[in-house]
Amino acid sequence: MSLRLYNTRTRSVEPFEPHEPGHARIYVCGLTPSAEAHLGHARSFMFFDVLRRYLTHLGLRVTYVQNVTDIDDRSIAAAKGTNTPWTAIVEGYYASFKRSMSRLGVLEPDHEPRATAYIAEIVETIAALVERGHAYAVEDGVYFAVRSFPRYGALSGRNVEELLIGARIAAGENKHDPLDFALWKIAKPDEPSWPSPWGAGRPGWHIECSAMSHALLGEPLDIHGGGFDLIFPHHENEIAQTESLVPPPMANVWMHGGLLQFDGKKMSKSLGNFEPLATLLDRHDPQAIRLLFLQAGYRKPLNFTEESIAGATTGLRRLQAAYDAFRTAPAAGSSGGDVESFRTRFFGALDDDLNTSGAVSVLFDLANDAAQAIERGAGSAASAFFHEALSILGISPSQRKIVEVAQTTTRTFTDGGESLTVVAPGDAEARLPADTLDRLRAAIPAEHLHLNGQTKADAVSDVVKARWLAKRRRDFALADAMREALGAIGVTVTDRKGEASWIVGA
RNA sequence: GGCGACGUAGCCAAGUGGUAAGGCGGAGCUCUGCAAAAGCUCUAUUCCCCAGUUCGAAUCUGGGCGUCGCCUCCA
Repeated sequence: MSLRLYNTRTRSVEPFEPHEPGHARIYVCGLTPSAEAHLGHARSFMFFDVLRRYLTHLGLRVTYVQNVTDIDDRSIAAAKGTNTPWTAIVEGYYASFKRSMSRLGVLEPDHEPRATAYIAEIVETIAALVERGHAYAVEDGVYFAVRSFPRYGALSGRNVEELLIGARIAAGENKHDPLDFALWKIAKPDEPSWPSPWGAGRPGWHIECSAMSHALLGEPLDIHGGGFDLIFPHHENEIAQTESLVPPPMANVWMHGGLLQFDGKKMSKSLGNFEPLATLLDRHDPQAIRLLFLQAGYRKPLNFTEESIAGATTGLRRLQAAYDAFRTAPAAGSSGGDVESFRTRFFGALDDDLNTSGAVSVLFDLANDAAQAIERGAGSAASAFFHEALSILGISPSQRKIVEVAQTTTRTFTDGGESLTVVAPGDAEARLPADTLDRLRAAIPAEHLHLNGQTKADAVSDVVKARWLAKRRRDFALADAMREALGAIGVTVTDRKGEASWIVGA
């Protein structure tokens, strides 16, 4: 296999070889739905989506597990003081997250295990750790004894002595060592709980991943992934738990996606400084967000700004236009040879630790060469390549177009044997200003204004039709005046042969 | 304080020893009455600074400056 991936565990790029030939087993740390998902989550899961798609493209069977930590301190805190049960809060946020992932074209995981559905496995794992002397039960719960695991800190490059500085035991915790972390937390009154040999309680953060990855995939995992911020302590603790029970390594390759910044600032749950993903996706084309993320290296931090998403939106349109041109190119000619060099570069980039930025640049190169490629008869070869490449990247150029078409209304006018189709946005009526009719009447001479439609949107289409007639008379001064009048109420008109479309806004 | 990442054009960004991908923006031209779209062309003698290694460095080494992240919940 020619794919090479960066491995956090070894800090180097290595050839990827699945433990079980032909089958890649991936575990990615998913969401803790105690708040709305944000764009940083989107970046992370979108990257692993591309990884999945590429491994599949390479002919591997991929089993992709992405857990849901559906019980933790935050979700309990979120429910406190409300009449809503914590489960409803968690499921609400998770459903919202799933909707957003779907809009972003992220494939569904093969398994999305919830921690609360694996309490038995979690308890069993903790019991085994206690039995082997890696964990101990005290009054408030069960803790993992970090000192019992000599390799602690290997993944994140820390050592126990340094970690000790600044570490402290919080009030109410009875752990023996400040570095120890909770495997099981005994429930306080009114807290959700499950029975266990140590008392009713809930799992600590980290243990659910050890238990569920073991149950669903076993060790070693081929790839264990998550965001950069999970390296410590989450993944370090997972390793300590799992490798205290099974032979190392827990995972052959550890992959971590770079964090997203929003207008130069870090996003985090504690700061609460982010726009929910769901509303952000209303303002921006999910496909453009995908392209934006793919144009940067997955391991590097990326700063999201209005300017950068605007640029990606424009770039996406160009890729779409090129793909459309290839698809509709005459089938004649079979010169697909020169597309091969683009293919080679594209897959070479992906093989190099998923260099999607380099891969995307190849598509732009081919798009820039579209006119000539079609002339050389390479249109269908280029179309096939584009289709293949875009599906690996998870970009579906046709998707938006279909949505747009579904949301438009058309009216056709005929005059002297010629016809004009006026394409208008489906939501135009609501978006047009209230005084649309008055302003059109004021701006356009009455003899040219025949408003037959019943609605504001119909009236605009009537003006577009009148403008078409004026153009055919070569009365450009009038035609331009009409476009100006439309512009004044926020309508932009675009002429094509036999068709004119208008939208509200730019 | 400890650990780590990064610093490439107006903005975003790839490239980690062989002479600066790509996107956005900008400029000019072609084509359309104009506009939009499309097409053509141009847009970093240079990669934070200084020193060094080398025939050769954005890429390696050392020093400096700056930005950010982790060390506490986080994708």
